[in-house]
Amino acid sequence: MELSCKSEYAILALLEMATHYENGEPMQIRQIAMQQKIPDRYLEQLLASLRRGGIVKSQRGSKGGYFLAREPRKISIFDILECLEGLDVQTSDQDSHRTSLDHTVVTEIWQEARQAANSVLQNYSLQDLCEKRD
Amino acid sequence: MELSCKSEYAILALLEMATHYENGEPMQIRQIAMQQKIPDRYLEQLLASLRRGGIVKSQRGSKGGYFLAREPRKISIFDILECLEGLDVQTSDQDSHRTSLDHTVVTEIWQEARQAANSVLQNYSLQDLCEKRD
DNA sequence: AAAAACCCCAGTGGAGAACGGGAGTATACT
DNA sequence: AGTATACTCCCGTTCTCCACTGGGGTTTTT
Repeated sequence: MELSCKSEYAILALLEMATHYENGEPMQIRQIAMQQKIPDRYLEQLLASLRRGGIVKSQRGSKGGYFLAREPRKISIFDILECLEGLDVQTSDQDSHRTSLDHTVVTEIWQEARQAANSVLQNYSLQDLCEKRD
Repeated sequence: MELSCKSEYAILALLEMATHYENGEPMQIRQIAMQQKIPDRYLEQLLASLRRGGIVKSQRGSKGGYFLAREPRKISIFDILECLEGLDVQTSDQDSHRTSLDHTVVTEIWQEARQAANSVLQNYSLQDLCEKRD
């Protein structure tokens, strides 16, 4: 139930990129890391994940960097977490054989709770967070 | 956003205890562990936490074991998680000095999402889960 | 060609998950 | 009564995963 360090860093970084989204130029890892106080080598890995997940795009070489793959309004907080926290591992074969009824019930309740949280996170875009901040 | 192994074990164990709540006799760690397929040495530690949190009580010695401290209807899933996952560490001094606006906004959204999930979990008692199972 | 950025892979340190040994305590048996 | 037995209880140890670091290599601009 904790917001992982990983996810918080990612959201902060993307928030920074959303803020400078208008001018169209890519932002460098170090630049983001310094302003948001994030270890830059670690942020590098997170941005790589976000790139593979289609949240950001990258530009290599000098004057390169990262930029959002689409408008801040079209990136929800849920999208970000889903991309980073590994796609929810669906009930594997392993689960189905040890399916005690109890286990099933607990899982269902948890899914419901998570769905409630996800609904909230789906309704907030990077744009929304920027506006809320100002 | 994952249901920790820890919490799942605890809920399953308590569910087992709720099922046998009526006869009033304590249940042994091994008994619970075997039926719910939980590593018994680990369950021992979890039950210790639940005891300190006032969810269960224990009876030492032969014919001893654990039993619920109150009726299954009066124990919510939220109670269990709150007891195990460590009380929510309040915004420490550390946070307040690095309070970038961004950080604050992210935290607020997260709290809102968590609150949504907690509301769901507060509305389910052990009793409810037992009935849902049958 | 040199510089500035991204990119990939491999390692370190600490926290949580799981294990083991033995001490403390209550019941049961003789 | 006294000893064996069956439990909880407490301490430290191992193992695995995550946050983080480091050393290169690759691509683009100047």
